[in-house]
Amino acid sequence: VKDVPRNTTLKTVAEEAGVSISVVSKVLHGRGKNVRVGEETARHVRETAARLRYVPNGLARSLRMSRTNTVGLIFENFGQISAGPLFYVYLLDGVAQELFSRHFRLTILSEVDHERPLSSIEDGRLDGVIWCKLPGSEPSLDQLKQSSIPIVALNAPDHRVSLELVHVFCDNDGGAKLVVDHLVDLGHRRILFALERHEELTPDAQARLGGFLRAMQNVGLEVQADDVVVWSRDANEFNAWSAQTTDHTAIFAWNEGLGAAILDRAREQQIAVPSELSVVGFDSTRFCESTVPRLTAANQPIREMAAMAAQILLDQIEGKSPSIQDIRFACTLDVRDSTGPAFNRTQKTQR
Amino acid sequence: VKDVPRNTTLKTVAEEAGVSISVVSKVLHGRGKNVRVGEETARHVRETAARLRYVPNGLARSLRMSRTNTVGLIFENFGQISAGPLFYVYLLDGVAQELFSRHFRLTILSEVDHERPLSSIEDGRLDGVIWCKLPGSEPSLDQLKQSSIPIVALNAPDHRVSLELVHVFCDNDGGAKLVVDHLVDLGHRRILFALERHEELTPDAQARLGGFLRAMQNVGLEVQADDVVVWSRDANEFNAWSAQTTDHTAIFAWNEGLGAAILDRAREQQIAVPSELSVVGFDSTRFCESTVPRLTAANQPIREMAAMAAQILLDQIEGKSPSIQDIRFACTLDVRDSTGPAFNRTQKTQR
DNA sequence: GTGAAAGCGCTAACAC
DNA sequence: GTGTTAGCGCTTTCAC
Repeated sequence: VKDVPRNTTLKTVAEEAGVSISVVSKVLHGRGKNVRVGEETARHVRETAARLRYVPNGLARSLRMSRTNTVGLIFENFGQISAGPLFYVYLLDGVAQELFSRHFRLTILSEVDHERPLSSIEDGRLDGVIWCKLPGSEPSLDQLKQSSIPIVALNAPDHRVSLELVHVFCDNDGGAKLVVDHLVDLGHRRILFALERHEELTPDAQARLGGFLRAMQNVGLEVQADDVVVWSRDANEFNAWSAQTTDHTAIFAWNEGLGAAILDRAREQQIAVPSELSVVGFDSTRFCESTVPRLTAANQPIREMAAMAAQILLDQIEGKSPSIQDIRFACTLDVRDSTGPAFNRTQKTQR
Repeated sequence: VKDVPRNTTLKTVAEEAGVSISVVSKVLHGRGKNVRVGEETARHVRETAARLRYVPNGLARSLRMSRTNTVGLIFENFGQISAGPLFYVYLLDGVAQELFSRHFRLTILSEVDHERPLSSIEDGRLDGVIWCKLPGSEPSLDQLKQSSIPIVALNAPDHRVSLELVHVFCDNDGGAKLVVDHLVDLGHRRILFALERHEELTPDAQARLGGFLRAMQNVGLEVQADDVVVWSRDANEFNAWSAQTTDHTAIFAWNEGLGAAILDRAREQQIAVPSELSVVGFDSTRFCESTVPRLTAANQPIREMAAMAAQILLDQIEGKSPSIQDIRFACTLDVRDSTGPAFNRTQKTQR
């Protein structure tokens, strides 16, 4: 007993115009060569449709055509996007830019069933998916390869999985090398690499750690066990760490957020950056301009990377896939105010 | 002749399990009391479904149930989100937070046909819509009131439309008053109000201008014609403006983005803020912490507002609408480093 | 308990 | 040129 005035459908228009449903369909959305419809009829149909404020039902159409013109962005913990660093905002922007310019809609998925990832993806509502931070340790990754819609991963490829899934990522190795070389040039010899709890196993974090290790080796510096730590997001562990005697003169944080947190903690402890301690981050969005002091960081062109991921995905969806496999973007180094000459150890112990 | 291995559907599962489609449907998604299915059968069906990796088709289901569990966020010019102030990021965050916690999906619409707004909205793919910056001057606003799905506007209500559409907004008037009173307390008497080109007619901009005028009147200060300007996003007009002799000692920018741009231009012109000129903005996200100097601004709790808008919308969608009409949030003032005592005019002319 | 069948709104192949 | 029809995959009433 619902007297909700049913939306006007093709049928309504057809009846009102005194023609068949299929004619209306052809007139309104007809493509191809079999749209032979009388000039007169067509006008009349269009008129009635407009008068009735006819809006085609996208669900029905998509169901029929198996095409939704919607791309999903898998973005777990999206709810935090405004809190920390700007990295994910840039990423979102890049994806959106490309999608919208090609008239696709963007749906954000903030949760996936990691046991059965396809259940969130293959339900027909998406034409393709961009996955940020695709976990490399996923036990269910094989399933993804069998997805019926294309998937593009926007993070470093994990050697455990990699192939068969397109990855767009940055040269973490190169970026880490830029950082290490920069610090070494400044006279630093003992550098702490800081990972972030809950993120320490993500492919990019691991890749940066690997890059750090290789870069250190490359310049002939030995890395010891206590040169790598896993701290919480707000770097609370910094206090205890800085209290103990250590000859580290610089910290390389895995991303800009952690780098900024370290700057905050250092300030609280009245440790001057960069004169007493140098700090470097990774990503280098505008966020690094707002820290005190401004954070030196390796830059990955995430906006362009995200746009590229979207572009590859759309091309695949539209069938004109140039069979791109993986794409690696180069990193650069943005030197700001948080790095300086290595602090002389003798002075430091005086503190 | 497509040998694409059709997704497994209810039918597939039914055949494989040797039961009817409707039984499978009931077992897998059955709600209500008429789900009487044999214990044994149920287990068997569930088993086969799992084995076949069955994923229900969301489109078909939505089409049938007229329910998509997806909310649209109308957000024109989304592509710029990472560029300017953080206001829109906070907004997005607030909406997302509420939506995701209630297991709704978020679809971003970056373009609407302003002639026929409903065509983007009523196509069945959305259960409801949050509209940021709903233009009050929209000629087609009447149409919106006839929408078959609920709409919540996330901006100041325009007197030309207002009612019949739920609005969530901040007390622009009160915010403007806080700003003016703050400046007047500091001794400022002549204040410039700066609008932004292309945004000057948005309801919030107008409301702030109105608030500014009233607040000035309230403290007995006269506002002259050249006290209100419309500048471009990067405030290029500042240079010409500051070159001419004026006795303005403070600028009230309509939002944080323009406020920041003004700070940049002032710095270029070597005009010291706040000693020679005070600048205030509006919105007051973390963005204001990153300007030089840090920007004093009226704060609107946009994240909470956005979450509230989403909450109201979802309640409406789920039919438990407590018939809320409009909601106005209070503003506060975040005094930072861009405001100071009024600059003495005599000194200024010496510059 | 289980199954047949109608129908959500649309498209496209095929008759006429 | 126009109309009929068969689905797309699902839910739900109603027989049995």
